[in-house]
Amino acid sequence: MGKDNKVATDENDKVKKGPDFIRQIINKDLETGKNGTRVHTRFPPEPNGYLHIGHAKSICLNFGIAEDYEGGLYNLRFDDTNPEKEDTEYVEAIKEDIQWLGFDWKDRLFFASDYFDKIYDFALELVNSGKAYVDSLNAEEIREYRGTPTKPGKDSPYRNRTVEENLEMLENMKNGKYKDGEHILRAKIDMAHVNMNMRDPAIYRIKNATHHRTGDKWHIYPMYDFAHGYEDAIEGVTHSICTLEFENHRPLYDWFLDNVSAPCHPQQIEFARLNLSYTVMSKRYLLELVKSGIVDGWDDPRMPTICGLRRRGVTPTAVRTLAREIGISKVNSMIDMNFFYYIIREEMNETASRMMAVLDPLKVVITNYDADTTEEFDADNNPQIENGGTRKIPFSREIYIERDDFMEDAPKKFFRLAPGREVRLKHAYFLTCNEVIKDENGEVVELHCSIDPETRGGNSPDGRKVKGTLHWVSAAHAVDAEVRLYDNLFTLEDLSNMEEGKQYNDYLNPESMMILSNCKVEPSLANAEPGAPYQFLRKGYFSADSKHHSKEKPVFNRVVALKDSWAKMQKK
RNA sequence: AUCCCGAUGGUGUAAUUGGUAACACACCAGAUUCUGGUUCUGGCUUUGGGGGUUCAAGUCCUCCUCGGGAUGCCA
Repeated sequence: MGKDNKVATDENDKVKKGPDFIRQIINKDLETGKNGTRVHTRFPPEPNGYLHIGHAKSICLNFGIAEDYEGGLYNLRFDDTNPEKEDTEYVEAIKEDIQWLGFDWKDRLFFASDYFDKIYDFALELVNSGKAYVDSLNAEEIREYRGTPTKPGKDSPYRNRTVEENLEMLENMKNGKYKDGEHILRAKIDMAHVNMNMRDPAIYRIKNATHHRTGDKWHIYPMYDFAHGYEDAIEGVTHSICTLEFENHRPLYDWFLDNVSAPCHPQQIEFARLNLSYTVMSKRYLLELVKSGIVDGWDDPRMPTICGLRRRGVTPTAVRTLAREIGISKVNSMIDMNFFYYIIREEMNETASRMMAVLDPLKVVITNYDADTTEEFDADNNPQIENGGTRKIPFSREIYIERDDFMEDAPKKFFRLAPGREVRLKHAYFLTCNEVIKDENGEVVELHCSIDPETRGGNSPDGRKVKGTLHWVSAAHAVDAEVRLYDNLFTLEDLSNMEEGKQYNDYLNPESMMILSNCKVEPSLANAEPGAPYQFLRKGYFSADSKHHSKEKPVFNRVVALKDSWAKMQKK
């Protein structure tokens, strides 16, 4: 089966996708020798939040490109230019997430704050050449002076300060002689420029704040547009890949590089960020979900954060496969969450150990089976793997089956257990339901069934067939477990498309987490390690929860359900 | 409103860069199966609109329409 797959893949390779538009640019640069033979990228997170799957797309792109080219290099650089928002706590979390994804930046871990001196020198260059000035307008005035997209701005009255005066004031800004917002260093470009970003953008703002790495050394901090190109140039980055919203900033990126003695001029290239249906990617929403307690922290298994996915049981391979399969373009698009689920299933089908786990147990007493007997059956660990091996599973008089595998008034198309009907207990016997026991409320509490001893192992000597095969677990041997079923966090596919007057939390999915605390599972599952993939037969892929699972009290997260064509049929 | 970017099926991405639209998902139908899983077979649907260049246009030009971004001392 796996072999057939390989052949098909090889055939597909002949018609495989061409390089994406960014790799095409790089190929061309390599041909023309623009950067010699170098390909050098970077991922520049701001340490002010946790990484999510959208970042993963960017990481896979940036780092993946460098890996694709011989001699290619990639940097991890923390863009820590705003001390008020950033914290070293995030630095470690981000590093851990990127490592988990399988990338190794080796000795190329950098911090923008390490370049503060060099960046300041670039500012001095601009001041000295008359291309930057200290403005003393306040924030509101600056906004007014900027004009609008249709109306040109006007020059600040401070625009023509002398180089000497600018130099002196900048020095004072740097040394903390002023209060926050009192002055600001601006580039002198063009207050009437059609691109608002070019209307004398801010270079340094005064922030008398303690930086998580430079402490109190600085009282001014560089703006993103001003600093970013220099950070890239200092590191010798060749291709500076960022998301679409920076497209309008590219002229500025280039301007800052062109007007000082930068060591090189990296090329900024923009691509469309990832949107996934039924979830949110914005830092603000994610933070609110955590702070309001709607989710159980950044690593809640419903969160699209890397740590959330990890805790849920999603593998790094699945994330990287997704990043590769969705491609890369400049079109804003929405990836169907089901596509991600498909990728996860495809991988786990190959890797997950099959296990018996009954999530909603219904007791079955096998009336013709001896109460003191226990026998063992061989069960496949993974039928997808040729020599996947088997394990022993115990069988006894009382077992549990899934409650919805029984139906009292079953339609013809229902292939599972019903009064008088025969099914197969996976790996064990054919089973017929003889009697339904109910409580005073009429609820089914127990089934009395009988097995056909001739069908031991799961096949009948007379060749008769059964339509359904059920998973089960021996009551005497089962371990109690908690299982958490997850679904999309939101009921709205595209959260940027909310009805008027509605908030994102009006669309929270009340069934995003269903905790089943009365599950019965195979004994060996108590020893499960978080991250190890399991398939609970006929139910889905699961993984032990890294936060709550213990041998004494097993807790499993559902990564993704199995396809269920019976459920689909019922919906119709 | 002005500027920038974009537009290929239900979704995402391709198309040897001007050579006659493909791959995957989804969906539908059937087969196989000790998981209603997997696998297999078949089906479905596509170049936003108008003009132009050309033997030939998804690709080039032009106008229009629609969508996204830009009016932080955030990144």
